Amino acid sequence: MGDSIREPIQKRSIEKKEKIIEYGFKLICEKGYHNTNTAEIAKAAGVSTGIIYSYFEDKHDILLAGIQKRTDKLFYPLLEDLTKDFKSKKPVDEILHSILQTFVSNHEISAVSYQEIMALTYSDSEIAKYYYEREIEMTNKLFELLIGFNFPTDGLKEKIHFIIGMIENYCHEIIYHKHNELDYDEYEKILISNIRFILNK
Amino acid sequence: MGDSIREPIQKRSIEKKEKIIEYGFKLICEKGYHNTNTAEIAKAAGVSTGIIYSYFEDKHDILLAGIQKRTDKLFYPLLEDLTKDFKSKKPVDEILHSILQTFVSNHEISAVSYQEIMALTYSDSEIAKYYYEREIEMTNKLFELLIGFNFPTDGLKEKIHFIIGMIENYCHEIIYHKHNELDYDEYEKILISNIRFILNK
Amino acid sequence: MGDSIREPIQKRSIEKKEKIIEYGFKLICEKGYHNTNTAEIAKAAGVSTGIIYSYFEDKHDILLAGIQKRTDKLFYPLLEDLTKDFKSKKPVDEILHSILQTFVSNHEISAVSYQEIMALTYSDSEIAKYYYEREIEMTNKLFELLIGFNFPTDGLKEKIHFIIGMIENYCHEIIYHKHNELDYDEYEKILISNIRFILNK
Amino acid sequence: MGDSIREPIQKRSIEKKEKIIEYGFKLICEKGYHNTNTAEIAKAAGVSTGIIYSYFEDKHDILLAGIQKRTDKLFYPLLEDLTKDFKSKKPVDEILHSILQTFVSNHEISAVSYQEIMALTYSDSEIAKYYYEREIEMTNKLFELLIGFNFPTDGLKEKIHFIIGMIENYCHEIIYHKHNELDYDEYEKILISNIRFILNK
DNA sequence: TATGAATGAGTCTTCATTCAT
DNA sequence: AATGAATGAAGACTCATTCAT
Repeated sequence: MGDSIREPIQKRSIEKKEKIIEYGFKLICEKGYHNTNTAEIAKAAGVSTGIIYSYFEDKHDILLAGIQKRTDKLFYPLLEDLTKDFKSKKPVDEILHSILQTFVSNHEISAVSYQEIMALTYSDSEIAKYYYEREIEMTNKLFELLIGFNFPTDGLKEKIHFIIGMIENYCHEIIYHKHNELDYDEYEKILISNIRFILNK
Repeated sequence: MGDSIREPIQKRSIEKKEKIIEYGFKLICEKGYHNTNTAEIAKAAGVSTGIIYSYFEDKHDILLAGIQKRTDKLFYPLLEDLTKDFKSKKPVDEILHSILQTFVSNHEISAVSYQEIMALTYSDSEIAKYYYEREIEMTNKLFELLIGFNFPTDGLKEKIHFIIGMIENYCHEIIYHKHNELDYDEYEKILISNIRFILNK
Repeated sequence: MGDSIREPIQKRSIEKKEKIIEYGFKLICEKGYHNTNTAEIAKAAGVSTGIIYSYFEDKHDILLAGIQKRTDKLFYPLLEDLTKDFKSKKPVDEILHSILQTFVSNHEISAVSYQEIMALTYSDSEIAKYYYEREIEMTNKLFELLIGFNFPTDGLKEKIHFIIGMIENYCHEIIYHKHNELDYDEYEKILISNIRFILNK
Repeated sequence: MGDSIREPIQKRSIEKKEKIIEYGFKLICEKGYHNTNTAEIAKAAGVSTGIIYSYFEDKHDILLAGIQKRTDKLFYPLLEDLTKDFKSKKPVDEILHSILQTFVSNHEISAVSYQEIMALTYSDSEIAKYYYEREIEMTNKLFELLIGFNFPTDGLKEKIHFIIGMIENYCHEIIYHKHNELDYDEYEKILISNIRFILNK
């Protein structure tokens, strides 16, 4: 109570906080939030359990930091790649294909943990807002990029949002719910032709 | 060990089991699985904690029963409605519109709990199998119905699966992540024209 | 509270009570008192759990009844056999040998449960008294029988008691703690020659 | 799972673990294992319930530690005393008498709990093995000591084992089942003369 | 008499968080 | 700043016993 959370200033302390986020989030992703206890996190991060509460409000806080860190690591490079790709007039199909690749290959969260983590995330207004903002940011960036092309602009924001949804859906399908009886190359084709359809309408 | 789970036979007992599922699942949906304890469930259902373990293996089992019950309640009527609508040559747009309505108006699970419940669900092989089977069932039913129309049949299973994904996505968007700055009538139009596009391709 | 324990009068009721004792005690002997619950006992005896409390004060009471029943079944025939054997001038070695046989072959209580049952038995003053009385009875009977022979009579009661202890010890050794490295024929010989030594001293 | 049992290193922690064993075992001996709960043990030891599970696997583990500690405390000094007494050619009668004294005066376990504890002990393979090994150790030590004297050596292991059994029997008689009508000085004399008889045979 | 569904107190155990060192 | 031992509230589950039918 008397002691509030301190933002580490010294280099060693910063590293320590980073380690907690890194290894803590890793464990949570692998085993699930409720199946990972603070003792394990501390051990994995090579620190004491006590010190965690110097850098984080509580256990939930570690998850939040992990989510943000990971999202930032994926999100901003993606935005930049997109911008570059669009500027260089790379074919839309290729752009899409590489986006899908990036997404799919970066999902280190275990299938089981994924939903649980999302749950805990959504229950936190701060992080919900954070996600909301990233989504707007992405939508706006794509809006701006697509304006440059000759696509019809009516309902463009909605179109973009819809497309993002389809992409996310595709990725989750691939990563978490793969049906053995389905042909996923065919699936990707449907996705891409759909995106083109929407944009050209 | 000595006591195994009993299937209630008498009317009053069946009602009791139903009450546990109903109120237990309700509580879990509102507050989350991990934030609802067995004492609360018992109290809400108007029974003692002990009796819960006569009808359910454990706490998890209550959630499972709730999910199954609710899904069956939504799923099978939906299948029937679809069949009827298709048979009566109702316009596809109208069919789709009413499906969306049904879905959206039946999501009583709180946004926060939804993900957590899905998490617990996916971690349970029995219920994962249950969902998987419902999905196949739905895909097959739609396949059969659509065959009757003059749609191209190549990759039809994949198309149907993709469409189901889009519909689910739409519903979750409406229910859990509504963005105030978007026009959801427009959004629905995109969805429907997309579905038509896929089917006709 | 209002209802007290009733002594069954009708034939069917008596049989029911007997069944509870028989199968309840059997289960307890096999699995241990704390690992056997009343539901199991009722099921094994083919009665309802409720009826148990018409015939027995509580669970403990079933064990007590079982112990008494079993002891009586072993004890009184043994006394009679002894009397007959002594009267017919059967050699002491033979008498002893057959006693040992009888004891050992009648221990249906599992090794693990034995101690636990004894524990619960000793904690009950009624049954402790019961055992105490049986022991006195046995001692007196043997006293009376041995007087007929030409054994020295000083300290005879103590001698008899000591001998009984040795016999019990032997039996428990054989039944519960058999050491593979020991020769138990040799062991029995020691016992018998010891008994003769004591009696002749 | 994450937290494993830790062996205390610091002096204060060791003391704490010792206190749990001491007071926990004491309580269990007085009230019985099943009638003593972890909260009571913690309270008696002056610690929190949680810390118990840092030092012990579970409640059973406390009992085990208590038994081992107590046995070691009695067993090894006894072995040493025996050796010393034999070496100093102390008369056998005196040796025996002092052994009996030691045994009897060290039984702090309540009569009621004794059997229950033994029951739990026998059901645990680890501790059963422990007891078995102590018994072998004692038999071997006595074998070795008695070889030095001029006793016949045939069946010596069996003889020793038999004698140990008689001594234990005597002690339990004195401690747990004392019969008021018997003369226990006489009883001890029988025991001692019996031992001499066996050894000289 | 008999049933067996229902009760609810009691128990072990876990773990986020605190605090003495 | 750091440690990790200690705390103790909370929770799932069991089972002897009761009671409505």
